[in-house]
Amino acid sequence: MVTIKDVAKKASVSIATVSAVINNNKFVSDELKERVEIAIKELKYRPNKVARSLKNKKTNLIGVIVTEITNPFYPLMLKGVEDVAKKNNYQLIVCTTDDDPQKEYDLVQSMLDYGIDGVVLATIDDKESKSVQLLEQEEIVHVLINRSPEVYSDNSVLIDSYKVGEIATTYLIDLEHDDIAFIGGDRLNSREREKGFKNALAKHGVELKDNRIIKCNYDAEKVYQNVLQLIEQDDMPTAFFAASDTMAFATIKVLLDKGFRVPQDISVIGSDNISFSEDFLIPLTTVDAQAYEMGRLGCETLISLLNESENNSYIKPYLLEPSLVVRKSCQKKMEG
Amino acid sequence: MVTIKDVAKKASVSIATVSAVINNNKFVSDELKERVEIAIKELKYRPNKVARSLKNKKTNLIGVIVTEITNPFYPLMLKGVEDVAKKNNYQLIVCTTDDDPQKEYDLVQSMLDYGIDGVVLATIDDKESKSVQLLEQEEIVHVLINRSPEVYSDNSVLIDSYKVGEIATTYLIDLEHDDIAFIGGDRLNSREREKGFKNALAKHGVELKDNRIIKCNYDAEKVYQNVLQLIEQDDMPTAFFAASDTMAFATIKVLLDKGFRVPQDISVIGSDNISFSEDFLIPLTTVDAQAYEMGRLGCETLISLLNESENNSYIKPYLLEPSLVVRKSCQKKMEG
DNA sequence: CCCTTTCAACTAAACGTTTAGCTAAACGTT
DNA sequence: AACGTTTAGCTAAACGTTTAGTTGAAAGGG
Repeated sequence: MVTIKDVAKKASVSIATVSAVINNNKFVSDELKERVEIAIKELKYRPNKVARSLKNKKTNLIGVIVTEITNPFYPLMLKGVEDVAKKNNYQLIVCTTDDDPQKEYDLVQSMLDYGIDGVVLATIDDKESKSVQLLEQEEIVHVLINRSPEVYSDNSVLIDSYKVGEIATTYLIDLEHDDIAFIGGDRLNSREREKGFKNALAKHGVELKDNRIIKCNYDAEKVYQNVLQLIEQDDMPTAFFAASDTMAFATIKVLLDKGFRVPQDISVIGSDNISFSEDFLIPLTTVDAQAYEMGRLGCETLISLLNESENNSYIKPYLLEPSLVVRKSCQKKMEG
Repeated sequence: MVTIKDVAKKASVSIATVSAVINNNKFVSDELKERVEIAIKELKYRPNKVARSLKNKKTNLIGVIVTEITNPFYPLMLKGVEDVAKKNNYQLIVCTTDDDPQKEYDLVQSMLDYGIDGVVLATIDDKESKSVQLLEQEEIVHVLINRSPEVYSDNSVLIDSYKVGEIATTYLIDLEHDDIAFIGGDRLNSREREKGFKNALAKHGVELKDNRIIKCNYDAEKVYQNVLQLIEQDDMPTAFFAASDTMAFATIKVLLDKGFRVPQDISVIGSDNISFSEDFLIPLTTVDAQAYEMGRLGCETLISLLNESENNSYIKPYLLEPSLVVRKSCQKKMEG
């Protein structure tokens, strides 16, 4: 390995001078500067980031923690994070939690050990997230995207899930549906979508039948079972609103399996707009949750926080606007 | 930040003793060991990996370079890599190249700067890859997965793409198709699939018509245009074999758009078996290219290479077996 | 011509570890 | 009792940087 020492020797200058040239942060005469630059080239010297990190307490590493990587929603978000990280000369340490708070906590710990400069957390939304507490107490710059603990609001980039619920539900109501079921989970994003759903129903005077709130926690198998149960009881709503596209997929699959036509017999609207909903068996009507944009903005605010350093700064939470994406899984309610 | 010094002071021992306790690599009397452990707990000390890396020249960081992250093939591979990395206490630095050799080279350089211990490269297959050369010359342990430069064979985990071509084509021939088109690109994986395709045709005495090799380089738009051209010339094969699922998707979409039925009028088989092919508009029949397994095995061999350290060792290339996945995009050729 | 100021370039300490090599206590042998 | 051997635990150097503080030559002022 060629070190700064070798360069210094070759250029017949001191280590400090080489450092000054590399970092361009002190005046160095043209003559020496040139000698140093030549030496660097000839030796193919590249500064050792590990040593530099040790001295500077800055690794230029950003930790990114996502729930899953096989659900296309997250890769899209990751892409957003990566694009801005790359532009700012950060590298990403990426890992997944499978939505397990303990794993998440351990990962945050591990990242701290690696000396990451900041972290983009796209995962848990527990009432009081241990991970977030840890980050706070260790004073590690962080921004939460997609989800956040209920109490937490600073430095986060979220989708306005309440509005997602409203938009989807209102769309269904506009299509004259009057018996709509909600398929969701426990997480904040889902709870908010549920609130938006209920509110839109109330606002338009649409009744919410008894067993129309179905909690499946993003588990496709559960969705399948729950909808199947409805089918077997012969108690079907005319439309479903799912709090995620993957749950909408699962819903459509049971319906199709059991001989219903989507959207002719039953409409289904999702939310998220993952890349694949466009090409799903039935192209999915859904509400776009801006995964890429959350990643992009999330990383951007992280980096601006990182740059202000001591400013101890607060950036107001972003709440992104969802938007309706009409495709083919919904249609006007049939007569009778 | 609490350092090893603080622990040493608190436990009234030397730094060296604390280090010995942490690393458990020297005998320390039970008494001192306990004192040290208590101090560590009370101070919540965690060793600084950056410092450790500097001394040890080992970061416990693995670089992973993939082409894209929004194509579900790669996340699946990543998942394989991550699962074994996690188990072995490595963290992953992940980035994407968009299939640009220059970007890839720069990324490899960057990762070297970060001191990664090894890299899993899942990307380019140039005749002579600068990136691979760089890794070789810097003596960084690396394994190539999914693709490799033509000349390169060591330490790689590849899918047997020739066989992919054979399997897909033979399946189509078994369905009595006698005019089959191939949709592919320039990359080795595609070239091998093409060879397998041609060989299977020859072996079964099926004629290959003139304009039946369509090069689209994984670009959905190009696929669309090329197939469209065929349609407009009214010169249609009875089946398509695409060298990737995404190209198969694009093919199916034009066909559907132009009023063909898949598979009733025309059969399409893909290759890769990305997660979504199962739920595509027409559930895609395809040949599984074992993305997860390549990632898993790739990382596993990387880590075993890392552990042997000085052994300068060579691990024979893995060539994974592809397997046919029958779904709904192919059927027996219609009479006439 | 001497004294002060300026500043390019240098020396050395520091970042938080690991580890080679040393010290001295404890023990066994004769 | 004297000596050698063993070894628990220590000291200090090293990893490759950055940077505070120092040096000394040149420039400027009186």
